[in-house]
Amino acid sequence: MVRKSKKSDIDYVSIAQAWNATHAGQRKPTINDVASLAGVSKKTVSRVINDSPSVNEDTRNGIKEIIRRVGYRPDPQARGLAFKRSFLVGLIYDNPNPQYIVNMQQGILDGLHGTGFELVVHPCERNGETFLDDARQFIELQKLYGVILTPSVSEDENLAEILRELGCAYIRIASIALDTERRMIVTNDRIGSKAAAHHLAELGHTRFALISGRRSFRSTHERRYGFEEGLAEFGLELAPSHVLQGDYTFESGLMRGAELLDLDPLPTAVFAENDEMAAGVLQALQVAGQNAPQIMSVVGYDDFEVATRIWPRLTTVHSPTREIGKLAAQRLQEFGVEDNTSAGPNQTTPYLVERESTGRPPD
Amino acid sequence: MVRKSKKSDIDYVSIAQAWNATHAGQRKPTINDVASLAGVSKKTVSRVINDSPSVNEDTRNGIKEIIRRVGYRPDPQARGLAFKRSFLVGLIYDNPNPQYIVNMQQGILDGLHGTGFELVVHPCERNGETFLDDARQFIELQKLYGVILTPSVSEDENLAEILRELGCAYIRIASIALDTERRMIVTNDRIGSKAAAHHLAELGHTRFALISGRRSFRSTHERRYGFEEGLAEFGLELAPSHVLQGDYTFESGLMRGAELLDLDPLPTAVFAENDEMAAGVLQALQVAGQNAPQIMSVVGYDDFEVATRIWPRLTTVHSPTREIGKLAAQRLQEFGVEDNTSAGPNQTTPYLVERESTGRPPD
DNA sequence: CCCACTATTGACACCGGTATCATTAAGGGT
DNA sequence: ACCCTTAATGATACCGGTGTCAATAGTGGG
Repeated sequence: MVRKSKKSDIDYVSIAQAWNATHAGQRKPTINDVASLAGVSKKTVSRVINDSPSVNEDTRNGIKEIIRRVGYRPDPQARGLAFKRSFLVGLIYDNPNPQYIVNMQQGILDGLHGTGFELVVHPCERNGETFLDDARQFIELQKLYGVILTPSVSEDENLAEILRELGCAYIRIASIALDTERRMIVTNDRIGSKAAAHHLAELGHTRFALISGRRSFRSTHERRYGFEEGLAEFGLELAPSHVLQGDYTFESGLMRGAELLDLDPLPTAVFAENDEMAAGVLQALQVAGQNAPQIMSVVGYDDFEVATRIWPRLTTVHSPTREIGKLAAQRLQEFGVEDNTSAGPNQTTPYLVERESTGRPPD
Repeated sequence: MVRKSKKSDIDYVSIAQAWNATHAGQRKPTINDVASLAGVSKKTVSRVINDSPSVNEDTRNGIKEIIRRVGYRPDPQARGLAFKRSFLVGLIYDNPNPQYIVNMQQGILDGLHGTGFELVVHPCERNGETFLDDARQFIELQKLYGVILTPSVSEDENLAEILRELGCAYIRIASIALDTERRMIVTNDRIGSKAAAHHLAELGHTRFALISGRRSFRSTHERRYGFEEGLAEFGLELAPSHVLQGDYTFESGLMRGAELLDLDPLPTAVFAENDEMAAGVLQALQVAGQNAPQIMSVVGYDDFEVATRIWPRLTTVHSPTREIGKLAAQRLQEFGVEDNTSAGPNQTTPYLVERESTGRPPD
């Protein structure tokens, strides 16, 4: 198939240099400029841009050379218009924790870096009346290439249905599998809170309390199940009376934390379903003149920065948020490819980080 | 100028309803659909979309009615292509504090909500070799409508120059004015740290220490000047030996905090140039078995969440980050308008929030 | 009643890409 | 030498909007 082509004799480098000299910095080169410089039609240049097969090797190399020399970059807007799809990835979230969002966002950007995709952030209120309409409008109008969903919007079946209907690729990040494998990143919260339970059991604790998160979040239930499972493996259990309802905010941790001291029997260890609430519990103990872990051990979940800012520093379950974001971004890009057997992992494993907020129970 | 037009007799409502019935949910209506339904050219519809004058009132109302009924929304991509400008606003930042970024982002989204603009986030490393090239590429390729710059990238003159060269609207958020009025949001850090100094002076403190931020940030110097000015107004001063160099991270606060106890004379009050470092100082004191504010008072700057998570809670200077973001987004949109005398404020004023980390000096 | 003038509108090209389908040329088989 | 197949490429329409400029139709003045 070695077909000697006259094309290879053309000096693309000089051609490009000449162009640069003439048009230096005047305007961005377009596909037409590249095409006429290369002496081909714009369609052929388009084929090269899109790595389409059936372009002669010499032609392809020459065009690539010119593209490089004149610094041509296809206009995403024009491409998107013809493609009927933009090169934007949306992050739709309703999680109120800033730390979570920044980590997630950063991870997604890691995964998107150098691919030509840009990230558009879109917070929303899942309870709002216009939630679904707004989301649909956003996705449809921007013709998003793909969407990444974090809890708890990731748990919304109606939204997923809309995305499917619009033919928009999406990745749902959630504590358990809710969709087909390629569309999920599973964070396995149950494993994480089981580790928390094991840690406390191994320290010798026997009386536990739990501060739960917002009921509408899947993680709230997963974390509780995991914790209870973990205790059960040590023959221990969590008294229903010792489960206090929080809502993942610091303030709720503060309030429930104060109530902990009134429980009978007094728990020696508390598992708060996230760090914010755990920080609230610790502050409540401080305010009451008590110290963790002397009076009771406290474990959180997330391992966000707050865990190391407070004193005692928080023993907590680390979930690799940034890695999750990166994974999500990478997997999103595999949707275009037919051969997605090469897909990376779609699970992450949380693990316990021991700090000073846990210790042996008081005698 | 009341010119009775036959147009007003046309029943646009039924026309639109008929269309809906026929095409229900099949595809998004385009400008061509609207034009043919209204019996006008697409150019006239375009005029209506863009609030262009010289469209007959009846025609305009009829077209608007149809647009509403069929749920037409102009495609931002197509519009952008013709307009040679997208409807995307970029947020370029290198500030490593997640809390700052989320607040800022949220504020910008507040200001952008309902305007049809979307936010594209773009972190970067100002020290990186490719910083300027990357930024230019991003702005040029996406044909950004406007850009919002936060410290310290907002302080980069080269970047501002590129933006001007590309004809891209931008707003710089910084502690002092660095550009024309319409392009700045000034946060007046000097005022904030002056308030911190006054607070400590009024409590009776006389020996101070300062943990400074990263030298490359303008705020680092502004906050120090403000603090010193504030002290001077009370006839007090900050010994150069008591200025410790930090870098705005918690870890640096932790390290410098430990060194505070070795200073001679021992300071009775410390001003850390941000909350993260202040939290580090407080933790260092805790670790050393000392308590704030008994041994020394600590003041921070920013009033991020960490300030209330730690114990004692941090007295700090509140800067309205979210409002700043909103302001920036709003002002950015005034760039298109010729009459920008209506521009909102371009300054914000920080203020002190007293909590438990400050008190009277020890005897 | 004619004319310059203004308000309103549309035809057509264009923004910078991609899709479809036709066309051309080279290679293989007989 | 002839026909068929495949590789390579281009002509043209099209994506959904906007800009330019010409065309049309009332309006007020002389």
